[in-house]
Amino acid sequence: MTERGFEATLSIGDATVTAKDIELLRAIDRTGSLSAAAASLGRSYAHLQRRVVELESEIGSLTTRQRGGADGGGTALTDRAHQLCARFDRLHAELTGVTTVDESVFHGTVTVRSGQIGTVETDIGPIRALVPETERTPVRVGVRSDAVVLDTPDGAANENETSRRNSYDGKVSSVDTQDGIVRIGVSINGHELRALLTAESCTRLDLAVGDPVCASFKATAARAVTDRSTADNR
Amino acid sequence: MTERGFEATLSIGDATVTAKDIELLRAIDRTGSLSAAAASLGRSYAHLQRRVVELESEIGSLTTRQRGGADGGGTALTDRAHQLCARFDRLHAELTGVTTVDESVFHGTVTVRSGQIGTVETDIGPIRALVPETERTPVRVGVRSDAVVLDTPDGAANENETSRRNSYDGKVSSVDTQDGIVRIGVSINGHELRALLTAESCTRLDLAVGDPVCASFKATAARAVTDRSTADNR
DNA sequence: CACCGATGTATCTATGCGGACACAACGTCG
DNA sequence: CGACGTTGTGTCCGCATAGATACATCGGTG
Repeated sequence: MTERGFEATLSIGDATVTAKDIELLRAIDRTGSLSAAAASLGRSYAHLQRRVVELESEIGSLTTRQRGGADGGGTALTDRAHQLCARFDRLHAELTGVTTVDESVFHGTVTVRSGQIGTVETDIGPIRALVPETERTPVRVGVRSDAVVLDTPDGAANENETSRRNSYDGKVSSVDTQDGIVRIGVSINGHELRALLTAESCTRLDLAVGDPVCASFKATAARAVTDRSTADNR
Repeated sequence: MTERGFEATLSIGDATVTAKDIELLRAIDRTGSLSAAAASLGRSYAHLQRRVVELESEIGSLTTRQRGGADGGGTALTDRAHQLCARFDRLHAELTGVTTVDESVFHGTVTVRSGQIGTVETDIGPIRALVPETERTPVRVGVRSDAVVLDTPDGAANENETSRRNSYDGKVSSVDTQDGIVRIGVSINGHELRALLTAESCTRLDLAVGDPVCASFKATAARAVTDRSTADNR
């Protein structure tokens, strides 16, 4: 089976901070010295020291290093370094979300465009989606399952009162609960749209296979990519 | 300024396909031969050929290579290779979404947990969010702006009829239109939640600075990360 | 049957990354 | 003032990546 992965990076100017660098900073924070961090990571001191100097020359102070003294000295992280780690963690978490959550794909052609937003005619009907300028018809539209909202058919909000631009009526085709999270398949015009719900929401809506539901998602959560292939995917 | 980036990968078994490999396959598809692809990419033929063989030995047939013949032979991609490219494109598009879209962050502590879902007490109130087992209080909760739905205060759907678990009343604090897409800042209890809307939705809801709105998002679209830092971020 | 243009394959080399190691510098403490 | 545990620096080596080159192979075509 094919698995989606990534490597996160943070760029500051022309410097690029990778997961390795963050790991390095964390080790320094944990141990209080470069040499102990090197030992803890099983890497050479020389390399760590050089990398720290290189990073600091590119993106400014990250550590306060001190040599000599009662304890022989040591290295501590600056606030800037802590912030960097925090930012990296958030990015990593978000990207992990993307690779974890599954996605529904619909083929179609772009009919209307205004700026970055376009309307794509698909098998389940028109989808308002984010269509970058560079993408060309035919396209595939991807919808993240964690962006799909389910409502009871009659409970769907008035179109003039919400910012959700895509709404489709369908039937629940599959329910798969796991660890407080429920994956739901919604069959719309013979095609499946997948949604991710909390178990609580699922019981609250009282969803079961065969029930009618209204699935909706924001245009900004749907993304179109040019469809280069002739064959189907997955 | 610091920019978020990534490198996408697809793993099949123990093989990992990178952007470079996809570029390679695309060049083969475009030119019809390994040697022409190598020239087109400005890389050595030997390396390309080796990489193709390596990839195929790990993940199965990707090309039909033929030598001899009127044209001397050539190389074409199999459907499997096309599918691989398509999958990669989708992943790339989604990840790009993450790094492009901005995110609101709230600090808080986890109070209730059931499976992967937890309740985080924050400055804007309780947030139901995805809290991986490994994450510990205190946490920071990140909410992608493209997952935030805005409604008119009175138009918000009945809580029993929707799968959105987080809903907050606030006031529009900023509106920034660009290229058919509107970034909106919503002030909730003195803290800002950012939302991404289509220009159309924005005019439909008739949003302007100072207007009251109801902002909501799904629990599965909010992610918590342990808050290691003492300092604030960004 | 030689030619051509492509694919296979082997070998050599340049480059960069990172570990290993040696040694200097530093500042407090006994 | 010497010991100690750090940081700072330079040099060497092993390894992996990838270009350069050379040569064999294949199969139509003139």
